[in-house]
Amino acid sequence: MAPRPNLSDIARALGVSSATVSNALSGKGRVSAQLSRQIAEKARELGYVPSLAGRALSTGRSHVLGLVLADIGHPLFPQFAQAIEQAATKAGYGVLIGDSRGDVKTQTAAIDQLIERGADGIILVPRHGTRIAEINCPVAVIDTPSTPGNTVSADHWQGGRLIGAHLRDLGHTRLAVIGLHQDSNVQADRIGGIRTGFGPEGSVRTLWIDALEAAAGPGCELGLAELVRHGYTAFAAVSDIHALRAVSELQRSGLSVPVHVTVTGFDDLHWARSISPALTTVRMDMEKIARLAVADLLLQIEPDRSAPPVDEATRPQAVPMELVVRNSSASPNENLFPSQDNNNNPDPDTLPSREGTNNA
Amino acid sequence: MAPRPNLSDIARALGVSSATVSNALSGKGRVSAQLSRQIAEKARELGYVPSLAGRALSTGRSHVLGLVLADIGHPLFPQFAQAIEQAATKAGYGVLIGDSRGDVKTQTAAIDQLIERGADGIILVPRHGTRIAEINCPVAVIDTPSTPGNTVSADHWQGGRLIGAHLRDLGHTRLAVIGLHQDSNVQADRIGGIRTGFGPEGSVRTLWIDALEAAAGPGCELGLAELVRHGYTAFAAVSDIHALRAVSELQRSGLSVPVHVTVTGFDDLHWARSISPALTTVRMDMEKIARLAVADLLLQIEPDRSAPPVDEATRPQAVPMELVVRNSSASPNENLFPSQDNNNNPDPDTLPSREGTNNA
DNA sequence: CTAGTCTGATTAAACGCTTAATCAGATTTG
DNA sequence: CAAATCTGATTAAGCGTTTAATCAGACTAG
Repeated sequence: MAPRPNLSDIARALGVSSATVSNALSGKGRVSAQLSRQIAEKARELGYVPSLAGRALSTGRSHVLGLVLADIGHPLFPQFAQAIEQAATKAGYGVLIGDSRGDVKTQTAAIDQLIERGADGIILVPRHGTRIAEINCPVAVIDTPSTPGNTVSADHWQGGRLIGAHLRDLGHTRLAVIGLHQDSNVQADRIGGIRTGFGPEGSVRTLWIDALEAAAGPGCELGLAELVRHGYTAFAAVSDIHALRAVSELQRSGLSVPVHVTVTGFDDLHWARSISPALTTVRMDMEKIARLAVADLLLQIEPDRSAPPVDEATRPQAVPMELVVRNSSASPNENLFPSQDNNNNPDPDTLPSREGTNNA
Repeated sequence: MAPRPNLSDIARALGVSSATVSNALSGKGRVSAQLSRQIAEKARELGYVPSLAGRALSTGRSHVLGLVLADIGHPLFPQFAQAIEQAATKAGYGVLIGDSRGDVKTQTAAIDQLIERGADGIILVPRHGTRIAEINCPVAVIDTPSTPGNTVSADHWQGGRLIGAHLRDLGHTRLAVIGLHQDSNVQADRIGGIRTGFGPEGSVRTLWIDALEAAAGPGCELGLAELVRHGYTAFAAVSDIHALRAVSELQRSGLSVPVHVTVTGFDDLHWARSISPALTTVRMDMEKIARLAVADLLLQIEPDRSAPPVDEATRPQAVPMELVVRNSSASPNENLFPSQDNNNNPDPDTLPSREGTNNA
């Protein structure tokens, strides 16, 4: 394969200096319109592609962003990666991935690695309870609004409120919230929101899977049927994963969702619409979050970027979540929506509100 | 923030030439052990980190690999990304992601983009039916062994055989395979394997979701209950996603899995163990695939890499898949394994074979 | 007509690293 | 003891780009 042509190749071919070529292509210096056109044409003809390495060395900017996730294995990661990649590409940046495998030390190592690789900035989705290390490079943190140092994120609290209000409006009065562990800002916000949205009249208790599993082993029963016997009619999980687990356990106990008991999730994972019953959940606006995170980073990296895509004043740190009502939630003790009305409506998501029809 | 020290900073501090420092740190030229130690120490003291940009410009290698996936949104992506990232990191390479959003043109664009960004090689997980574009840079293709140009991949055919044999051993004689569309090499291999493993005695038919949806709209019923009435006792989906859909549809029809009918999936997606019934499926060895893919790439990039991690002769193009028997499969017309034995055994995956107990 | 301004280009240095070529001095060899 | 070899370092060029400084010529202004 022929070595890629460089600036001087173009320059030589046209009998000009390479600086002129550089100026012409970047539109920076003073080059006559005529010559500029010739250069552009020659560049295309030779199949010129600028060397990012050369440019990086010269400018000190690599035009690469690092993406560090607490756990790449997280089922939400694809959405994240896709959204970030898209936003970054649009801004002319590449995305380098780093994986912290859930470990705090590894996370720092991953960040350092990305910096060494020349990342101009880092987008960090930290592990629960992780303090953001002091990094001497632009960082955008996507965690939850209540985390100090958070740059932008979904409004988990408001998402929780959505769920809580939805359940209250359906007529539930006793609610059990299912969380994984206590030291997660995201989960704390979600649960706080759920309680708030559910209102002071309702009775709410929280189950921590971690604690239960510590006692009874991983994958153990959560004792949900027992709670149902005690009058709990609704289970709000802080993640679709746990909601799925709850649904399975309840169904094994002979309880029907949503006829006997309501279950809701969080995140609208890929399969949430496919399971039976389709999961009522709450979704974040990944695209917007990614766009804002990247925009914030770019603002830090190149403060003189012509038109700041987002006005700093109006920029919301917390991106609202959206309630997605499906078939796993219904009013208690009513035989509405048995499982067969599932999946037949063309796109249930476009009608996010179903409470009215329930209470009518 | 202080500008990062470079080679000459170290050199100046020690009164030697920067070339010596370079040699000492890379262990290449001739440097006395004593000076070498001094340099290493000084480097640590100053917090020296080599500039990848400078090195890249000088050597022509960026030490970055590009990872292009047909669709980043695919639920298997996290596993891929994690495995590749790990293998690459171990070899001293970074991973730049590209997303082709399922589109062939976008895929080519994404590859070009990565090359321009200086990727030394590309790991490509192509979209079904995509012909691998002629790329003038090292590529490792992860698709399926029957694809020409495939570098390494799971042995989808063999995985299919495992499923087919499993179902036959359970005693099923009428099997419906559920695929998405015909022009996917991976699916074709999996289905071929299933048929082979199921044996010539059994009767097999294939359902194409794409075709059904083209007629009846997306998300439509697949008519599985009808097939059950015609004597089909087992459904083998080419992906856990479709298996999940099948399970839901069957359950809505009042059929119990696995009591009335058996369903199997493919890929062992994250949630496959959590749903009810836990899905019998087949899993690929991502780590090994990633390792082999990266190793192959490195061999292309730097042919003189000291000890080739994998012997070319013994290197298997097709990495065996592993059958994971869970609770969605059972012998037909036997009331074995009703749904409550789910999830109570600590780790059912460690006992991949359950046929014996069934037939006893 | 000369000094000043503008335009369109060139020169040259710099970014941080690698590496082939060179070199001085010490050591070995015939 | 002179010649060849070996050792441990230096010099200098080069990778491809950007950019400040410079410069020649054409034009404007006083």
